Amino acid sequence: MTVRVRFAPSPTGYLHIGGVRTALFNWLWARHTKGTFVLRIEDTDRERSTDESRQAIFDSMKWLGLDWDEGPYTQMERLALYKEQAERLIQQKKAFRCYCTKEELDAQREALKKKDPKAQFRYPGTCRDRTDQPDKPFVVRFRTPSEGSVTYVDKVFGEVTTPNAAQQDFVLLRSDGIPLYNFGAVVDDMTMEITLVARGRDHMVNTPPQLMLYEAFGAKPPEFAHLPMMLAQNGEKLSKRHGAVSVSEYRDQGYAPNAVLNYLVRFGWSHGDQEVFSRDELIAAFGWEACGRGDGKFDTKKFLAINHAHLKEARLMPDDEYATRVVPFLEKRGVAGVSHDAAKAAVPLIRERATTFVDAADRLDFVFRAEPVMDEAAAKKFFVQAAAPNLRGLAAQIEGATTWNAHALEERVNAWLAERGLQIKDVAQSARVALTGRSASPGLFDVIATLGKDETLKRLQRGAALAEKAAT
RNA sequence: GGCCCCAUCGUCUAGCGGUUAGGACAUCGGCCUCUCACGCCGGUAACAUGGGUUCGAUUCCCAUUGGGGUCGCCA
Repeated sequence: MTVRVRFAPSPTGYLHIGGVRTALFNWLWARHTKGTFVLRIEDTDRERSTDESRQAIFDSMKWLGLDWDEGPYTQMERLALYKEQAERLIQQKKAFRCYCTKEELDAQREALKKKDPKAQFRYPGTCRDRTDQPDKPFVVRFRTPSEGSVTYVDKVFGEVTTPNAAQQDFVLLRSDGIPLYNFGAVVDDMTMEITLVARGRDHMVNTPPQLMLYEAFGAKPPEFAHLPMMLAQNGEKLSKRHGAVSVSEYRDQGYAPNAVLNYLVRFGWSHGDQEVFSRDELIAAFGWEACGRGDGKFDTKKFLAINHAHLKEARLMPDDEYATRVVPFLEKRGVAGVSHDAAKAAVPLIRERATTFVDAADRLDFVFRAEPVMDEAAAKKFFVQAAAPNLRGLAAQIEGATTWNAHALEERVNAWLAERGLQIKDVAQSARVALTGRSASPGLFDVIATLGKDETLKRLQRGAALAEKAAT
């Protein structure tokens, strides 16, 4: 049987990083098994669902490269189906119309609680066995057995048993005919022939009622895999107040899509000692047996480190892709008109240094500006009068260079330094500030090689002039 | 409170009866070095507690403690 999995977010906000993890595990399983990944939008909450969120989900999924094979299906376009299936259950007496109002039920529950505080929370209404059909609004409820229990084998947690006494006559259809989560999900998963449902552990309690529905429909249920919770550092549910939680924020902070997936997959899943994975390695290695059960805490530092690891390796982030991704970040900081090729040529300068694309753009800034933005403190420290002749001398060496690569330049300059009884230390910092505007930069000769002869000379002369003007 | 689930360094985790309890991030030293990084070497740091089972438990079982999920005409 071919694997069919799904991701079914509700469009009630940006795509949450926790949601991405759910999507990722499903997607990986689909790709690993050469199965089908279905995208379904569960938009039955009319108050909170918006088209913008729907679009944000699509955008984020695409940015992450979590491509779907089927869908997006939309629940609000399938209302007739839910109604039909609910009717079927009513006919079979597996569900019933309930005319109780919320207020009535609340009052009855209160009364029951007063009598016995330990009373199980079950449907207190009286519509279960009524045969009339008054002309009043009604919801459709499932006739939940009070005896027995439901057992299933979770792909991650193993055997889970829940007594039916803990369940109530849950609502299938609201009075406006819109399905509630459990019903909509089951009807859809059933008709879409989903073979495995992977979702957050917060959904574990929904599994028994859903299993009851499958049984009522006489349908074979899918397998279930629940994922441990991803919590904030302080153990609370991960939310905005703990920092960035939406995918788009990480995109804007300069994270690489594959790094995001890499960090998230290691949350609740492991593959020996391997920490860094390419997309293909993930697909090949993924499996439920290696999933852990304990909840975890989101760690921003590790996330950053994983991103750094991806940006560092050309295997994971080729020069071409790096250039494409970093150019918009250069533009965002006012460095416009950088060609793809120029960016690509400069990428090696910052490979091992930049932790994000924001960081990369910052470190590359000097390459693409007519004049580097000068760090005044660095200029003051290194543009002293004694530095001027060294800068002029270095410029002369660069000017006379015939072989244009970092290694040859370094050899040439070293020969000159030796002749003058100088060391690279004696000129490096003032040259660095002249060339990059900063006291920290990529290697001097790599910078020179990348800037080119004309630009290098211009900047060295400018630095020398500033040094000469410095107070003694 | 009922029901369900979980428990190895600060964090993510490896371990599937016998290990000096391993790796990664973070952290602290050191090396390398034109700065910043990278890289390399090394240090600190964990099996929640109590009972069993066993020749032997981090590992299996049970309690306790702690944490989490959920109890809607939200998803």
